[in-house]
Amino acid sequence: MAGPAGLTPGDAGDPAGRATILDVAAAAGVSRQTVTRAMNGMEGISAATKKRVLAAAEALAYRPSRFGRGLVLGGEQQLGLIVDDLRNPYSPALAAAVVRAAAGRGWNVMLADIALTGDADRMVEALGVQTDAVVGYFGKRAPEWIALLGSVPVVELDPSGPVTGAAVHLDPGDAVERLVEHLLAAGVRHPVVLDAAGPDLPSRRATRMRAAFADRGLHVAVEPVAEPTAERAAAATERLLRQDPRPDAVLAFNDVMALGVLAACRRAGVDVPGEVRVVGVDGLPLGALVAPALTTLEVDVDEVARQALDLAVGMVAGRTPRSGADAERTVRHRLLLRESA
Amino acid sequence: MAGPAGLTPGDAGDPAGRATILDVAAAAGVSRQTVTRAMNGMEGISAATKKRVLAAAEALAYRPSRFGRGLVLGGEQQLGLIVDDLRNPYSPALAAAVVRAAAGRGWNVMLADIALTGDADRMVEALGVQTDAVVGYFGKRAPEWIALLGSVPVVELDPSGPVTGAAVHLDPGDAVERLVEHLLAAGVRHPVVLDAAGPDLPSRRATRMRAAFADRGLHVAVEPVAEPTAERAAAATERLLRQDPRPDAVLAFNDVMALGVLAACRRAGVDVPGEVRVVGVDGLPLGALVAPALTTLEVDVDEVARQALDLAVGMVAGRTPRSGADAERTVRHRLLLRESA
DNA sequence: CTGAAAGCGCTTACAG
DNA sequence: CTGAAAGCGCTTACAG
Repeated sequence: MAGPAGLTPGDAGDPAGRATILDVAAAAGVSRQTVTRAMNGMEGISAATKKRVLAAAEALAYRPSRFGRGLVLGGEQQLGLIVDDLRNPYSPALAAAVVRAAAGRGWNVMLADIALTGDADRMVEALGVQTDAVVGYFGKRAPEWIALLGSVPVVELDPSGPVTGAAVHLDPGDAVERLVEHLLAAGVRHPVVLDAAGPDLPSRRATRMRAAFADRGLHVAVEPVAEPTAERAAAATERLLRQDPRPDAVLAFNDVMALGVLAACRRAGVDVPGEVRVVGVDGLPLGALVAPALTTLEVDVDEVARQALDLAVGMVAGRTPRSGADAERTVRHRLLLRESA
Repeated sequence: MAGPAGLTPGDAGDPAGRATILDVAAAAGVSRQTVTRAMNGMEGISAATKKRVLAAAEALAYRPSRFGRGLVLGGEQQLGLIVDDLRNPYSPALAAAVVRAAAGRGWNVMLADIALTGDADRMVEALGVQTDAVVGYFGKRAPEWIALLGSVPVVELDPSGPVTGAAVHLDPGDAVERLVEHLLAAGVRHPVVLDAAGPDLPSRRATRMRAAFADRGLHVAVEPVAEPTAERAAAATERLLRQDPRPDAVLAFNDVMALGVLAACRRAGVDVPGEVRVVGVDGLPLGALVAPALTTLEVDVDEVARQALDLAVGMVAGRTPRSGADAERTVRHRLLLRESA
């Protein structure tokens, strides 16, 4: 009873690997085509045979290989999405937008989180093997990972370094200018940027904010925070509030950090926006829920998703070049003035 | 120049489909093995040949088929994860936990959102084809979708109906009892449960809460909310606050709804917990950030992920039965008393 | 350094 | 109603 056809029914945990269509055929005493018919509910098979085949399949814990089947059937288009940290609500907001945009084009989405995965390299490589295109935040290691992805078309989201291939840029330009003018008109004199510490500090976002103030003759301190979380931002804010002169505006790297700033101000009994004005970036729905409601530079995630998918689909079809001006899009931030500034 | 080998280099958008290894081999004037060597950076190929092959591949926009490759190489294990709405922070919190648990076992995770996807049926089916096991929230349509998934092992999370296969249950039992005792001791007389309207109303969660109060001789009104969002919960709360007698405790279906309740109370000038006590379910980190900090029934998402993966891996390996007592696990809620109640 | 042969697991015509 | 043959696109030995 050796060889692949010698598998005993019920021997599902067989160390030699899982059962194939041939194993089931042998166990049921039929040909492989008959197994296909039974498994896929096709016509041209007697009820008795079908039952016997299904029983054999069950006993062997048989599952058709998605590779064997995909090779014949073609399979759906598959998009890989890389986000940096799912626990920051921005990531799921973006993921939701991408899933929606992808579904509209008949694509499936496979999600990967580089912050949560232990072995990011392996994960990126695995994603490349299983998908037809990859979209996402690669951060500093973009060149490395894009190389790892090999021949898979890649769309970088808000790339921080030089662009390797296709990209969707986030442009805070106009929104930052208008924000700074708003803050100056409100009498802000000692603004601080709470930056997310990364490989390149200050971040492009912080640099952009600083430049906008500098253009109007105001110096801005940039305070790096070890992690872009609410907790870290709150701790940093506690320190800032003890400084002399005390900052009268805190611009956070993102909304989640800004929420931490708000919490710290509340605990310290500091009025927002009366004594300190607080601003975030991302435009999370959550920001409208807190008190005071958060002023922020909103990102149109639906538009980002749409542009990214458009590029990805174009590259897969061979329409869009994989790099160069035609492979780059820009989505502008929008200033959302609410209560906190 | 007809036939698969007759593809002109640069003809990437060929309507007949994408280029195969044979197309590249023909274009470069080599055998298919040589193409494999060039594409995968293997040894035993001259620099000149390699360059020529790579150029041909690029011109044809060639990408190795993941099915062909997977059939030979075996491919990684792939887990499908179904969540109900990524925009509720609970979903990404769970997803993050699952990705983490999966990575530890060398599995990849493919995420699908049944609320965001237009054609949920098609999506569930596609997920089944591409994965080795599926874990997730199926809600009311569980039997239907599990049938659609065919032979893929399925682990239901917090199933609302009768369990079809394997499942991880969430048990609020002890935590609810302790919560209700706490509320009664604090003098609560008119509690309301803000329930998420679903196919089955009241939800099991709401029923559990109501029973705990009933056991202690107190009637609880159950108020259904059309969508389990903060906005809807806030609107419902505005109405509740105008009732006579005014509720002195609001138990929300989840934390996000509880945040909406807090926001509505704040806007109405109603003190929490002084005048109204507010409770959520899920234990989102976010709840610690707002003022007052949210009291909640916490779900240990890491434990849920661990148990679900354990079941999934066991079923794929044929160790764990696909249904029955050995295929069910339970994770208990934990009462997290903070400021809001 | 390069190529001819075999085979991964499945489905789709085609014959009986 | 059932089975023998061919082929999907790739990689892994094996020969030269």
